[in-house]
Amino acid sequence: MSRPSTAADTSNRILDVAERLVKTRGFNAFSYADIAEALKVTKASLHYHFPTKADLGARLVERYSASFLSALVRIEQDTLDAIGRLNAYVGIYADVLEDNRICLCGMLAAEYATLPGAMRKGIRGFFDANEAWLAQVLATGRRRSQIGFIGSPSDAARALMATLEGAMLLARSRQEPAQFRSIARRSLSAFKIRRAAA
Amino acid sequence: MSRPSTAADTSNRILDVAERLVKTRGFNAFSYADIAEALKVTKASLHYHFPTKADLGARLVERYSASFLSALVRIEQDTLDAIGRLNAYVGIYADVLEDNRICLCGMLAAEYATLPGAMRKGIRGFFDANEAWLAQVLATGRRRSQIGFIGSPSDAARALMATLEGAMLLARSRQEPAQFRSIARRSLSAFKIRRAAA
DNA sequence: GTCTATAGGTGGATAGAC
DNA sequence: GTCTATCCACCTATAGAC
Repeated sequence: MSRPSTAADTSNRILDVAERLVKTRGFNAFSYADIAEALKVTKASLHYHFPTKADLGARLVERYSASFLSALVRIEQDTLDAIGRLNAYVGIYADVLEDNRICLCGMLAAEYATLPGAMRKGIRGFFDANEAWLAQVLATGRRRSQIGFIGSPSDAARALMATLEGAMLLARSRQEPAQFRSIARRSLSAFKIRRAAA
Repeated sequence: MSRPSTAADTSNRILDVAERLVKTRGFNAFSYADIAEALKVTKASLHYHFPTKADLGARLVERYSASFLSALVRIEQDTLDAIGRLNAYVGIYADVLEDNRICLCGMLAAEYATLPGAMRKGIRGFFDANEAWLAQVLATGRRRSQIGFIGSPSDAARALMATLEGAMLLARSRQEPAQFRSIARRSLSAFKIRRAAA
Protein backbone atom coordinates (compact mmCIF):
# COMPACT_ATOMS: atom_id res chain seq x y z
CA MET A 1 0.00 0.00 0.00
CA SER A 2 3.01 2.34 0.03
CA ARG A 3 2.73 4.88 -2.72
CA PRO A 4 5.69 6.61 -4.34
CA SER A 5 6.83 9.67 -2.46
CA THR A 6 5.82 12.87 -4.19
CA ALA A 7 7.24 16.35 -3.92
CA ALA A 8 4.23 17.39 -1.90
CA ASP A 9 4.80 14.57 0.56
CA THR A 10 8.45 15.40 1.02
CA SER A 11 7.74 19.11 1.34
CA ASN A 12 5.20 18.40 4.01
CA ARG A 13 7.56 16.12 5.89
CA ILE A 14 10.16 18.86 5.81
CA LEU A 15 7.59 21.34 7.07
CA ASP A 16 6.54 18.96 9.83
CA VAL A 17 10.08 18.78 11.17
CA ALA A 18 10.64 22.49 10.72
CA GLU A 19 7.43 23.30 12.53
CA ARG A 20 8.44 21.22 15.50
CA LEU A 21 11.86 22.87 15.57
CA VAL A 22 10.46 26.38 15.39
CA LYS A 23 7.94 25.69 18.12
CA THR A 24 10.64 24.47 20.46
CA ARG A 25 13.78 26.40 19.50
CA GLY A 26 12.70 29.28 17.27
CA PHE A 27 13.30 30.14 13.63
CA ASN A 28 16.77 31.53 14.27
CA ALA A 29 17.90 28.58 16.34
CA PHE A 30 17.49 25.72 13.89
CA SER A 31 19.28 24.95 10.64
CA TYR A 32 18.82 22.95 7.49
CA ALA A 33 21.29 20.53 9.03
CA ASP A 34 18.81 19.80 11.83
CA ILE A 35 16.07 18.93 9.37
CA ALA A 36 18.45 16.94 7.19
CA GLU A 37 19.49 14.80 10.13
CA ALA A 38 15.92 14.18 11.25
CA LEU A 39 14.82 13.11 7.76
CA LYS A 40 18.07 11.34 6.83
CA VAL A 41 18.60 13.40 3.70
CA THR A 42 21.22 15.96 2.77
CA LYS A 43 20.94 19.72 3.15
CA ALA A 44 21.13 20.11 -0.63
CA SER A 45 17.93 18.11 -1.03
CA LEU A 46 16.11 20.47 1.27
CA HIS A 47 17.16 23.42 -0.85
CA TYR A 48 15.48 21.75 -3.82
CA HIS A 49 12.12 21.98 -2.02
CA PHE A 50 12.72 25.30 -0.28
CA PRO A 51 15.46 27.29 -2.03
CA THR A 52 15.97 29.65 0.88
CA LYS A 53 15.19 29.53 4.58
CA ALA A 54 12.92 32.51 4.05
CA ASP A 55 10.87 30.44 1.60
CA LEU A 56 10.62 27.65 4.13
CA GLY A 57 9.60 30.05 6.87
CA ALA A 58 6.96 31.76 4.78
CA ARG A 59 5.42 28.46 3.75
CA LEU A 60 5.50 27.31 7.35
CA VAL A 61 3.50 30.27 8.60
CA GLU A 62 1.08 29.90 5.71
CA ARG A 63 0.42 26.23 6.41
CA TYR A 64 0.14 26.72 10.17
CA SER A 65 -2.26 29.61 9.74
CA ALA A 66 -4.45 27.70 7.31
CA SER A 67 -4.59 24.63 9.53
CA PHE A 68 -5.35 26.75 12.60
CA LEU A 69 -8.12 28.64 10.84
CA SER A 70 -9.73 25.50 9.49
CA ALA A 71 -9.79 24.18 13.06
CA LEU A 72 -11.63 27.35 14.05
CA VAL A 73 -14.20 26.83 11.33
CA ARG A 74 -14.74 23.28 12.56
CA ILE A 75 -15.30 24.55 16.09
CA GLU A 76 -17.99 26.90 14.89
CA GLN A 77 -19.72 24.07 13.05
CA ASP A 78 -19.48 21.53 15.84
CA THR A 79 -20.15 23.75 18.82
CA LEU A 80 -22.95 26.26 19.09
CA ASP A 81 -22.50 27.50 22.66
CA ALA A 82 -20.05 30.37 23.17
CA ILE A 83 -18.45 28.86 26.27
CA GLY A 84 -18.04 25.58 24.44
CA ARG A 85 -16.40 27.35 21.53
CA LEU A 86 -14.00 29.19 23.81
CA ASN A 87 -13.13 25.97 25.58
CA ALA A 88 -12.38 24.33 22.26
CA TYR A 89 -10.27 27.33 21.25
CA VAL A 90 -8.19 27.03 24.40
CA GLY A 91 -7.91 23.31 23.74
CA ILE A 92 -6.01 23.96 20.52
CA TYR A 93 -3.42 25.94 22.43
CA ALA A 94 -3.19 23.41 25.22
CA ASP A 95 -2.40 20.62 22.77
CA VAL A 96 0.57 22.53 21.39
CA LEU A 97 2.16 22.99 24.79
CA GLU A 98 3.16 19.34 25.01
CA ASP A 99 6.83 18.49 24.52
CA ASN A 100 8.12 21.94 25.36
CA ARG A 101 6.51 23.61 22.39
CA ILE A 102 4.64 26.88 22.14
CA CYS A 103 2.40 28.43 19.49
CA LEU A 104 4.35 28.80 16.25
CA CYS A 105 3.24 32.37 15.78
CA GLY A 106 3.86 33.21 19.44
CA MET A 107 7.46 32.12 19.01
CA LEU A 108 7.77 34.00 15.73
CA ALA A 109 6.23 37.10 17.31
CA ALA A 110 9.19 37.15 19.70
CA GLU A 111 11.65 36.84 16.82
CA TYR A 112 9.61 39.25 14.73
CA ALA A 113 12.31 41.91 14.31
CA THR A 114 14.69 39.42 12.67
CA LEU A 115 12.27 37.74 10.27
CA PRO A 116 11.86 38.23 6.52
CA GLY A 117 8.93 40.32 5.33
CA ALA A 118 6.76 37.46 4.10
CA MET A 119 6.90 35.79 7.48
CA ARG A 120 6.04 39.01 9.28
CA LYS A 121 3.03 39.49 7.09
CA GLY A 122 1.91 35.95 7.75
CA ILE A 123 2.24 36.38 11.51
CA ARG A 124 0.18 39.55 11.47
CA GLY A 125 -2.41 37.75 9.38
CA PHE A 126 -2.56 34.90 11.89
CA PHE A 127 -3.23 37.22 14.80
CA ASP A 128 -5.70 39.30 12.83
CA ALA A 129 -7.67 36.24 11.79
CA ASN A 130 -7.62 34.83 15.32
CA GLU A 131 -8.83 38.09 16.74
CA ALA A 132 -11.60 38.35 14.16
CA TRP A 133 -12.79 34.82 14.85
CA LEU A 134 -12.71 35.27 18.61
CA ALA A 135 -14.43 38.64 18.43
CA GLN A 136 -17.19 37.15 16.35
CA VAL A 137 -17.66 34.27 18.79
CA LEU A 138 -17.74 36.71 21.70
CA ALA A 139 -20.17 39.09 20.00
CA THR A 140 -22.55 36.30 19.06
CA GLY A 141 -22.34 34.75 22.52
CA ARG A 142 -23.12 38.04 24.22
CA ARG A 143 -26.03 38.76 21.90
CA ARG A 144 -27.47 35.37 22.82
CA SER A 145 -26.80 36.00 26.54
CA GLN A 146 -24.53 32.98 26.73
CA ILE A 147 -21.61 35.04 28.00
CA GLY A 148 -20.94 38.49 29.36
CA PHE A 149 -18.00 40.87 29.15
CA ILE A 150 -17.21 44.56 29.26
CA GLY A 151 -16.11 46.58 26.24
CA SER A 152 -15.88 45.69 22.58
CA PRO A 153 -15.59 42.09 21.34
CA SER A 154 -12.32 43.01 19.63
CA ASP A 155 -10.78 44.30 22.84
CA ALA A 156 -11.87 41.23 24.75
CA ALA A 157 -10.56 38.99 21.97
CA ARG A 158 -7.17 40.68 21.96
CA ALA A 159 -6.85 40.39 25.72
CA LEU A 160 -7.70 36.69 25.64
CA MET A 161 -5.21 36.02 22.85
CA ALA A 162 -2.49 37.88 24.71
CA THR A 163 -3.19 35.94 27.89
CA LEU A 164 -3.03 32.58 26.15
CA GLU A 165 0.17 33.37 24.27
CA GLY A 166 1.81 34.72 27.41
CA ALA A 167 0.61 31.79 29.47
CA MET A 168 2.30 29.38 27.08
CA LEU A 169 5.61 31.21 27.46
CA LEU A 170 5.32 31.25 31.22
CA ALA A 171 4.17 27.68 31.62
CA ARG A 172 6.90 26.30 29.39
CA SER A 173 9.77 28.15 31.06
CA ARG A 174 8.53 26.75 34.36
CA GLN A 175 7.94 23.27 32.98
CA GLU A 176 4.44 23.52 34.39
CA PRO A 177 1.87 22.93 31.63
CA ALA A 178 -0.79 22.89 34.35
CA GLN A 179 -0.25 26.61 34.85
CA PHE A 180 -1.38 27.23 31.31
CA ARG A 181 -4.62 25.38 31.88
CA SER A 182 -5.15 27.18 35.15
CA ILE A 183 -4.69 30.61 33.60
CA ALA A 184 -6.87 29.67 30.63
CA ARG A 185 -9.66 28.44 32.88
CA ARG A 186 -9.49 31.65 34.86
CA SER A 187 -9.71 33.77 31.69
CA LEU A 188 -12.71 31.89 30.41
CA SER A 189 -14.51 32.05 33.75
CA ALA A 190 -14.49 35.83 33.40
CA PHE A 191 -16.97 35.43 30.54
CA LYS A 192 -19.42 33.35 32.53
CA ILE A 193 -22.64 35.02 33.53
CA ARG A 194 -23.44 34.85 37.21
CA ARG A 195 -27.09 33.81 37.50
CA ALA A 196 -29.24 36.05 39.65
CA ALA A 197 -30.96 33.28 41.62
CA ALA A 198 -29.94 29.75 42.48
CA MET B 1 34.84 65.86 35.29
CA SER B 2 35.41 62.78 33.15
CA ARG B 3 36.84 59.98 35.20
CA PRO B 4 38.91 57.15 33.79
CA SER B 5 36.83 54.33 32.46
CA THR B 6 36.80 51.33 34.76
CA ALA B 7 36.10 47.72 34.04
CA ALA B 8 32.72 48.07 35.70
CA ASP B 9 31.82 50.99 33.44
CA THR B 10 32.80 49.12 30.31
CA SER B 11 31.03 45.97 31.42
CA ASN B 12 27.88 47.94 32.02
CA ARG B 13 28.10 49.65 28.65
CA ILE B 14 28.46 46.25 27.03
CA LEU B 15 25.47 45.00 28.98
CA ASP B 16 23.45 48.05 27.97
CA VAL B 17 23.99 47.33 24.29
CA ALA B 18 23.43 43.61 24.75
CA GLU B 19 20.21 44.22 26.63
CA ARG B 20 18.86 46.38 23.86
CA LEU B 21 19.81 43.77 21.28
CA VAL B 22 18.20 40.91 23.19
CA LYS B 23 15.01 42.88 23.75
CA THR B 24 14.67 43.58 20.05
CA ARG B 25 16.25 40.58 18.30
CA GLY B 26 16.71 37.88 20.91
CA PHE B 27 19.74 36.18 22.45
CA ASN B 28 20.33 33.89 19.47
CA ALA B 29 20.06 36.67 16.91
CA PHE B 30 22.82 39.02 17.98
CA SER B 31 26.57 38.53 18.03
CA TYR B 32 29.66 39.97 19.71
CA ALA B 33 30.26 41.72 16.39
CA ASP B 34 27.05 43.72 16.86
CA ILE B 35 28.14 44.94 20.29
CA ALA B 36 31.67 45.62 19.06
CA GLU B 37 30.39 47.81 16.27
CA ALA B 38 28.05 49.76 18.54
CA LEU B 39 30.80 50.45 21.09
CA LYS B 40 33.62 50.88 18.54
CA VAL B 41 35.79 48.20 20.10
CA THR B 42 36.93 44.81 18.88
CA LYS B 43 35.26 41.51 19.57
CA ALA B 44 38.35 40.37 21.46
CA SER B 45 37.90 43.18 23.97
CA LEU B 46 34.41 41.99 24.75
CA HIS B 47 35.70 38.54 25.53
CA TYR B 48 37.96 40.08 28.17
CA HIS B 49 34.87 41.29 30.06
CA PHE B 50 32.63 38.32 29.28
CA PRO B 51 34.67 35.27 28.28
CA THR B 52 31.72 33.45 26.77
CA LYS B 53 28.34 34.50 25.48
CA ALA B 54 26.79 32.35 28.18
CA ASP B 55 28.58 34.49 30.79
CA LEU B 56 27.25 37.63 29.16
CA GLY B 57 23.74 36.24 29.03
CA ALA B 58 23.74 35.10 32.63
CA ARG B 59 24.98 38.47 33.85
CA LEU B 60 22.37 40.18 31.68
CA VAL B 61 19.48 38.31 33.24
CA GLU B 62 20.94 38.89 36.70
CA ARG B 63 21.23 42.65 36.20
CA TYR B 64 17.83 42.97 34.57
CA SER B 65 16.18 40.98 37.33
CA ALA B 66 17.85 43.02 40.07
CA SER B 67 16.92 46.31 38.46
CA PHE B 68 13.35 45.18 37.91
CA LEU B 69 12.97 43.98 41.48
CA SER B 70 14.38 47.17 42.93
CA ALA B 71 11.80 49.07 40.89
CA LEU B 72 9.14 46.91 42.49
CA VAL B 73 10.44 47.71 45.96
CA ARG B 74 10.30 51.41 45.12
CA ILE B 75 6.70 51.07 43.97
CA GLU B 76 5.75 49.52 47.28
CA GLN B 77 7.42 52.37 49.15
CA ASP B 78 6.04 55.18 47.03
CA THR B 79 2.53 53.90 46.46
CA LEU B 80 0.24 52.51 49.12
CA ASP B 81 -2.92 51.89 47.13
CA ALA B 82 -3.19 48.53 45.36
CA ILE B 83 -4.58 50.00 42.15
CA GLY B 84 -1.80 52.56 42.13
CA ARG B 85 0.77 49.84 42.61
CA LEU B 86 -0.65 47.78 39.77
CA ASN B 87 -0.71 50.81 37.52
CA ALA B 88 2.93 51.48 38.31
CA TYR B 89 3.75 47.82 37.63
CA VAL B 90 2.15 48.02 34.21
CA GLY B 91 4.02 51.25 33.62
CA ILE B 92 7.35 49.44 33.83
CA TYR B 93 6.27 47.12 31.05
CA ALA B 94 4.87 49.91 28.93
CA ASP B 95 8.17 51.79 29.02
CA VAL B 96 10.01 48.80 27.61
CA LEU B 97 7.74 48.50 24.60
CA GLU B 98 9.19 51.61 22.96
CA ASP B 99 11.50 51.08 20.01
CA ASN B 100 10.27 47.62 19.14
CA ARG B 101 11.49 46.05 22.35
CA ILE B 102 9.80 43.57 24.62
CA CYS B 103 10.52 42.38 28.15
CA LEU B 104 13.97 40.80 28.28
CA CYS B 105 12.70 37.75 30.12
CA GLY B 106 9.68 37.47 27.86
CA MET B 107 12.00 37.22 24.88
CA LEU B 108 14.25 34.78 26.67
CA ALA B 109 11.25 32.69 27.70
CA ALA B 110 10.58 32.14 24.01
CA GLU B 111 14.19 31.10 23.40
CA TYR B 112 14.23 29.11 26.63
CA ALA B 113 14.95 25.70 25.09
CA THR B 114 18.17 26.95 23.50
CA LEU B 115 19.63 28.86 26.45
CA PRO B 116 22.43 27.84 28.84
CA GLY B 117 21.44 26.62 32.29
CA ALA B 118 22.40 29.75 34.20
CA MET B 119 20.16 31.88 32.01
CA ARG B 120 17.25 29.50 32.39
CA LYS B 121 17.58 29.61 36.14
CA GLY B 122 17.67 33.40 36.08
CA ILE B 123 14.54 33.59 33.93
CA ARG B 124 12.64 31.29 36.25
CA GLY B 125 13.81 33.42 39.16
CA PHE B 126 12.56 36.56 37.45
CA PHE B 127 9.08 35.17 36.93
CA ASP B 128 8.95 33.67 40.41
CA ALA B 129 9.93 36.96 42.02
CA ASN B 130 7.47 38.90 39.89
CA GLU B 131 4.69 36.53 40.77
CA ALA B 132 5.54 36.70 44.47
CA TRP B 133 5.55 40.50 44.44
CA LEU B 134 2.30 40.74 42.51
CA ALA B 135 0.61 38.13 44.68
CA GLN B 136 1.59 40.03 47.78
CA VAL B 137 0.26 43.32 46.37
CA LEU B 138 -2.98 41.61 45.39
CA ALA B 139 -3.40 39.88 48.74
CA THR B 140 -2.79 43.08 50.68
CA GLY B 141 -5.09 45.08 48.44
CA ARG B 142 -7.91 42.60 48.81
CA ARG B 143 -7.48 42.44 52.56
CA ARG B 144 -7.82 46.22 52.66
CA SER B 145 -10.82 46.11 50.31
CA GLN B 146 -9.00 48.21 47.73
CA ILE B 147 -9.42 45.59 45.04
CA GLY B 148 -11.37 42.44 44.40
CA PHE B 149 -10.66 39.23 42.52
CA ILE B 150 -11.57 35.56 42.49
CA GLY B 151 -9.21 32.79 43.49
CA SER B 152 -5.78 32.84 45.06
CA PRO B 153 -3.46 35.86 44.79
CA SER B 154 -0.87 33.64 43.11
CA ASP B 155 -3.27 32.53 40.40
CA ALA B 156 -4.38 36.09 39.74
CA ALA B 157 -0.75 37.24 39.68
CA ARG B 158 0.23 34.56 37.16
CA ALA B 159 -2.67 35.45 34.90
CA LEU B 160 -1.79 39.13 34.96
CA MET B 161 1.87 38.43 34.18
CA ALA B 162 0.93 36.16 31.31
CA THR B 163 -1.41 38.77 29.89
CA LEU B 164 1.20 41.52 30.03
CA GLU B 165 3.94 39.40 28.47
CA GLY B 166 1.62 38.22 25.73
CA ALA B 167 0.31 41.71 25.12
CA MET B 168 3.84 42.94 24.49
CA LEU B 169 4.40 40.24 21.88
CA LEU B 170 1.13 40.99 20.18
CA ALA B 171 1.43 44.77 20.26
CA ARG B 172 4.95 44.73 18.89
CA SER B 173 4.25 42.41 15.99
CA ARG B 174 1.40 44.72 15.04
CA GLN B 175 3.40 47.87 15.57
CA GLU B 176 0.60 49.05 17.83
CA PRO B 177 1.93 49.90 21.30
CA ALA B 178 -1.50 51.32 22.11
CA GLN B 179 -2.90 47.79 22.07
CA PHE B 180 -0.64 46.92 24.98
CA ARG B 181 -1.97 49.79 27.04
CA SER B 182 -5.52 48.90 26.12
CA ILE B 183 -5.11 45.28 27.18
CA ALA B 184 -3.32 46.31 30.36
CA ARG B 185 -6.04 48.76 31.30
CA ARG B 186 -8.64 46.10 30.73
CA SER B 187 -6.78 43.61 32.94
CA LEU B 188 -6.45 46.09 35.77
CA SER B 189 -10.08 47.14 35.58
CA ALA B 190 -11.01 43.57 36.44
CA PHE B 191 -9.60 44.20 39.92
CA LYS B 192 -11.69 47.29 40.55
CA ILE B 193 -14.49 46.98 43.03
CA ARG B 194 -17.86 48.11 41.79
CA ARG B 195 -19.33 50.34 44.51
CA ALA B 196 -22.81 49.45 45.62
CA ALA B 197 -24.22 52.97 45.68
CA ALA B 198 -23.25 56.19 43.92
C1' DG C 1 42.26 46.52 28.77
C1' DT C 2 42.49 46.75 24.03
C1' DC C 3 44.47 45.40 19.96
C1' DT C 4 45.73 42.12 15.52
C1' DA C 5 45.42 37.81 13.84
C1' DT C 6 43.55 33.56 13.49
C1' DA C 7 41.64 29.16 14.70
C1' DG C 8 37.78 25.95 14.31
C1' DG C 9 33.17 25.47 13.56
C1' DT C 10 28.58 26.16 11.49
C1' DG C 11 25.39 28.91 8.84
C1' DG C 12 22.76 29.22 4.23
C1' DA C 13 23.36 28.38 -0.41
C1' DT C 14 25.07 26.61 -5.22
C1' DA C 15 27.13 23.57 -9.09
C1' DG C 16 26.86 19.63 -11.30
C1' DA C 17 26.84 14.35 -11.40
C1' DC C 18 23.58 10.70 -11.07
C1' DG D 1 14.83 14.57 -6.49
C1' DT D 2 18.79 13.35 -4.16
C1' DC D 3 23.50 13.14 -3.95
C1' DT D 4 28.85 14.89 -3.29
C1' DA D 5 31.57 18.62 -3.02
C1' DT D 6 32.39 23.15 -2.19
C1' DC D 7 31.96 28.33 -1.40
C1' DC D 8 31.88 32.10 1.49
C1' DA D 9 30.14 34.65 5.25
C1' DC D 10 29.70 34.69 9.96
C1' DC D 11 29.96 32.76 14.54
C1' DT D 12 32.32 32.10 19.25
C1' DA D 13 36.59 31.93 21.15
C1' DT D 14 41.81 32.12 21.91
C1' DA D 15 46.89 33.51 21.58
C1' DG D 16 49.90 36.85 22.19
C1' DA D 17 51.74 41.76 21.27
C1' DC D 18 51.21 46.34 23.11
